[in-house]
Amino acid sequence: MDEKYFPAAIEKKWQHRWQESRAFEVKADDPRPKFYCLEMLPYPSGYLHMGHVRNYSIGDALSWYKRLQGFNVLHPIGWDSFGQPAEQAAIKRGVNPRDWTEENIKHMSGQMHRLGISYDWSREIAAHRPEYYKWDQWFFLKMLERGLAYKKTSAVNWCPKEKTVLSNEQSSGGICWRCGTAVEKRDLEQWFLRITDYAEQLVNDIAEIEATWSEKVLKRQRDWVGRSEGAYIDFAVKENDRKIRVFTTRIDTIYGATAIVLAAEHPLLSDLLAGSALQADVEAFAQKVKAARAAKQDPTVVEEKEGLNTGALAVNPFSGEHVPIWVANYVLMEYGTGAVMSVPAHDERDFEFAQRYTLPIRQVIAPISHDQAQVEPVTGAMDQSVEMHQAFTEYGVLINSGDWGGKLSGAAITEMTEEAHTKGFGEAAITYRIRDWGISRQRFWGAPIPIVYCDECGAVPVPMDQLPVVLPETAEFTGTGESPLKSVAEFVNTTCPKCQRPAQRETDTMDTFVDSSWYFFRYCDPHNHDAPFDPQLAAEWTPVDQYIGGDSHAVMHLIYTRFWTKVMRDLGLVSFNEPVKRLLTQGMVTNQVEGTDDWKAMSKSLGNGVDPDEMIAAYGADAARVFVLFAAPVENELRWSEAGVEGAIRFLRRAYTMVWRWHERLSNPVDSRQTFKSEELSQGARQLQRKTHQTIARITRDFEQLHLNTSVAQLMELFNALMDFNAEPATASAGDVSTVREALYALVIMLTPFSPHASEEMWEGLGHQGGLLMSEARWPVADKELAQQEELEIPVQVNGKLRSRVKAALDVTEDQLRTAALADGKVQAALTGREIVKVIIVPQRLINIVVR
RNA sequence: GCCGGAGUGGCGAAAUUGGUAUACGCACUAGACUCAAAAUCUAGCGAGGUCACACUCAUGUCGGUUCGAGUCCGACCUCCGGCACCA
Repeated sequence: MDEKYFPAAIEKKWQHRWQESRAFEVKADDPRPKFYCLEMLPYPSGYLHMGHVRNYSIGDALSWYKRLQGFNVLHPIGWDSFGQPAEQAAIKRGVNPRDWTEENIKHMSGQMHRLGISYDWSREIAAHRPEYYKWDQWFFLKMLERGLAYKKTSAVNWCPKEKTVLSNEQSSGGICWRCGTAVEKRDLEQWFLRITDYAEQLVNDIAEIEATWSEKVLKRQRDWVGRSEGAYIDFAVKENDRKIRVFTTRIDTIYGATAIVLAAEHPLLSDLLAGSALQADVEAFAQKVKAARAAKQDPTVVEEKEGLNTGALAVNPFSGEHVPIWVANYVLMEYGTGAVMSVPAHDERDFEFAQRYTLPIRQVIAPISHDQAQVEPVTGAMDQSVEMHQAFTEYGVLINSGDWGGKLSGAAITEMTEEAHTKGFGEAAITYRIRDWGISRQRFWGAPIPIVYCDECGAVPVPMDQLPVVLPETAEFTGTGESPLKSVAEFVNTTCPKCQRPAQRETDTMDTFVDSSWYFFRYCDPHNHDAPFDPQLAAEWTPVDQYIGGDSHAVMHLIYTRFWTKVMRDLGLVSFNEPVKRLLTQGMVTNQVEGTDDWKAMSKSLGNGVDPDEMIAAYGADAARVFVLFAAPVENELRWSEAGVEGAIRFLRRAYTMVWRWHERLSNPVDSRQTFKSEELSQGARQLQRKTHQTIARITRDFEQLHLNTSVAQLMELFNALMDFNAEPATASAGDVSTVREALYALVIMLTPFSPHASEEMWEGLGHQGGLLMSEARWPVADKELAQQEELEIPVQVNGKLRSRVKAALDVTEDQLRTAALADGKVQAALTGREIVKVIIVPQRLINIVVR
């Protein structure tokens, strides 16, 4: 140990030692309890940014905490290394995506080492290496076998800038998740995964993680799955044997249906119109709607409702009434059945549509008055259209609804659905907003989809024993929107696995979210050649105990990985429903944009980025990490402050100096290991001892909740208490030395999750050999009695206002307290001329004297 | 528009979940050291008030419950996120 704190030297020294001793490599066959701490794997863009630093600092703090508590901690890292930027680099600068990616990985793992993150590097994985993506292909074939993967032509989301397809999740809000460009619709043949088969489970299993995932994330997942309970109802088409099935959540409003409205793409449309004079008009209209939708620029704009009467009529199965069939732009083919019953009186959209085309608006639900739960008086001839200024969309009581009149909405919904079922014109139904996951990408830099197209046999899966289908070394990167693989003849041309005749390979590659859907299972068994992972090994480590990442993946990655886990469960690979026990979505790291008052996420274009390497060079990794964890609660936005980092290094330096002052005395074997009863200690020592144990208790509690900022604050307080104690190493009594030892040990060990290098150095300075993990360093345990105050200071209030404080022994009785409080001078002053109504005593806490 | 989350010093924040509001840090001010500055150390630091106390006011606003409210309830205001005609 040197006299001065030189982070650069200390950090290098310990990073080297950790690497040499393989300090963070773990095995599953270890008697200690296991803990799996996982951070979202990064895309190897080339450089770590502060968001990464924050992410890994949080995960590393928790890993060290658990490790020091005696857990066998799996803390792995890998690379989400397929994807767009590598291909862009190839298109723009002609570099090979593989070389570019490997370079970036090399640089970024260097940065991670310089940050001193305690990863088990023996388990490192990278998605772009064949030994990894072989298993993406294996999973795809398994899903194909089970009917969970299929191919279809459909209108897919197309990003015109990136020139590729996007999944629904990736084009949420109508904009590309990567570049923010408005997406278009294109008809393409694509491979899909049947995530909709798991829609129900994706909602129901939320119950298992409700307590440990943030409400923010769960809400977005629920919304994304979009479960909706209602009923299908068949409306017969008049003078035609066809039926139109609609989905509704409000069957209780069916007597108010004044039209049936179809989506422009509805398959029945051409049938309905066959031979009709309107056929050409309606088809032109449908084309116009589709074109408008495809070309839509601003996805947030809701277009004005437009429609056209087809001239055909449908029969309301409840009332027998004939209603016109319309086509309109506001009905979506993708949701429900692509047809709705239009109830203008009780649906805002139908109301707007009816107003525009002067369709009748018929009220069939009346509000319930709140005090009496009774129907408000309905006057006049309600079976006629009445004047309404807006739709009444709440539940109420049925009116103008034949025999159903007078029923409450809730009961009517149940009973009318039953009736529809009994009579055979409908049934209860649940629909979902979530769509199947389109995974085909017109890209080179991804896992090839293992399919061969044969003129004779059609789409043939590549046999398992021929995996992996390996990407060629390179291709021609033109950026045209077609997969570059199409131009690689050696790749495309193959033979049919079934009939051995010449055939062509699928040239689309998989969405990179496939790679990240199961990667953390691979960490459990990263070198397995025969399977994605050994289920036994996975069972040892998974589910993940704590997952940490940004909330930008609240829908995409986290819903895919939940789906993938359920599929793996059905394949017999795992035995649970949910892959992640606890999820933390960390806040953004922001910095002030120069010349403004705005704090925005760090970015190159805004010029407010901070380079982690520069911070490490200037202050050391430890100080940077302490600042990042101290400055804000983990889930809050973190505002970057160089002054804050300086504060962090100041604290580390002071702690280091304190250890330096004591290290000789504490390494001295003469008075090492002596223990004292607290009554043998000086008053100052007793105070320090109390602070030590209070701090241990509070930090331990805080760590369980990941309240890392307050943990650092507690450590600073403990340090301040050591300063206040102010004993001289040369002259201190054995009791004082023993107390200081306990406090310093606690300080150094509890500082480890935040500044591991400095802690290692200080721990060694205190006379321990072999590093924290090899010596007897253990997370300290608080002694409740030692943490207990000897004397209480009880605040005294008069009418809820603080007037004084009285000292009292721990075992003081209520009577004694009351007497002491009433005898207090300040209290008496506040009581003069008043009458005491009562005295409230909260044991150990407070006295409140109520006066009049 | 609908749905979530949040409003506490100059700033980041804390408050044992209804019981001493502002811990810890940043910034700032003064002092020590220095020829001087930086660094370091010491002290101060919500507002008003006072020589100093006392005292009064203060957790977005207004009201309520309670002996007691940053915390619970109601209404409103502001900011930040998410969703986009989902029948």
